[in-house]
Amino acid sequence: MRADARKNYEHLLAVARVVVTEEGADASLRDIARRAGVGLGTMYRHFPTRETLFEALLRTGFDELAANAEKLQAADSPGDALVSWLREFVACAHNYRGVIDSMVAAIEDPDSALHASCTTMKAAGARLLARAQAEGAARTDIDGTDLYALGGALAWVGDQPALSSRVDHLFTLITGAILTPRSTHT
Amino acid sequence: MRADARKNYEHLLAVARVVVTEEGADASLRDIARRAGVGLGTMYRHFPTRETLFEALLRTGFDELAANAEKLQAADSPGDALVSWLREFVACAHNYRGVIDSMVAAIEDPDSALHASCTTMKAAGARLLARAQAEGAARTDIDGTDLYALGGALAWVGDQPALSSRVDHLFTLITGAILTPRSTHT
DNA sequence: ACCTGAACACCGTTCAAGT
DNA sequence: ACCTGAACACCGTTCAAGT
Repeated sequence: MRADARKNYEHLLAVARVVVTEEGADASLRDIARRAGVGLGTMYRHFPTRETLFEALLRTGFDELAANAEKLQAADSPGDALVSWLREFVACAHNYRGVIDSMVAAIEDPDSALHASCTTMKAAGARLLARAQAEGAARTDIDGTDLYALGGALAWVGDQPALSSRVDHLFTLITGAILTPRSTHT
Repeated sequence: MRADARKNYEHLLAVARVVVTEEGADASLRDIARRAGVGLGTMYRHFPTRETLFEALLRTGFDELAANAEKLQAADSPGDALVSWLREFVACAHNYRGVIDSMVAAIEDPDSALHASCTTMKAAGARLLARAQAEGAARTDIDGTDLYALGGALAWVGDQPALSSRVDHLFTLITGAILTPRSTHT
């Protein structure tokens, strides 16, 4: 990439970080280009798709999440490890209001720029879940897709101004339901 | 209301039902007016706001839900009554993809056309929850807002094509977590 | 009373023309 | 190679003009 192009790319990304934080996932791409002082075509050249932009914005969080999953795979308590990963997943998605929808849709859309990242993340969560299940720490009637759905649902709750104050509380409720082995039911 | 106006209103509503079912909550109002063969101003006269349209679309479901809540208030098992109401709530919201966001935002926005309906619904759910709690059938560390949030989260899951197949399963998981009294924890 | 559609200010996306 | 901005087809919202 040419030096000027790289500079444009970085600047667009920095501006997008601000605008998407403010306006959420349906922020105006035109507005981002404008505020970056760059032609509209440049925006589309670097980020041909809205998902491409999200992927770049979420890149850091995704990588951290993957690295952390690796570490947690060897943690003492597989139950705690699972909960800790899910918390980070929710926080990562909640970073930009509304992106969770794209992160979910990407799972079934191989053409999405988010497909690879999200599939990897889902697999990492599934591995942590499987280990917890193998050690009897998590209920065995759910799989990686259910886990991803629950994390997504919590991120969605966090995105709603009227509900966001409850997200920690409901996180505890839901992880409690995941961790409680079925053998302790009444 | 004049006869011709009433006719336009009914027709717009019928067309909107089709279009919003197809396209979801962010369907084009212009397109609805066009497909109804009506001027754009007529659309705005009858439904000055997107929420006004949603309110009319959801009216029937809301009324049924309210009537059902009344009946369930006297049901034998307050736990089953709560679960049954929540299931109907989720189904009602899931009727039109994406409306759940407006139904949630309306709770804190007195100016929304959905405010009255949604506040009433939330209160009905809260009453059923309170009865279940009083009889020891539901955990006591959640309130009506938490219940509304959980129902909303499930409706959101149902709205995502990649996740909708899990909504029944996750409904069971979540209602299980609501109903399990804390006294049975390990 | 009610309806119409032009007008305005936006948007996403593409692409010929420039450097 | 890369950038620009006009052009196109949309959108929500308002409002003067019609019946």
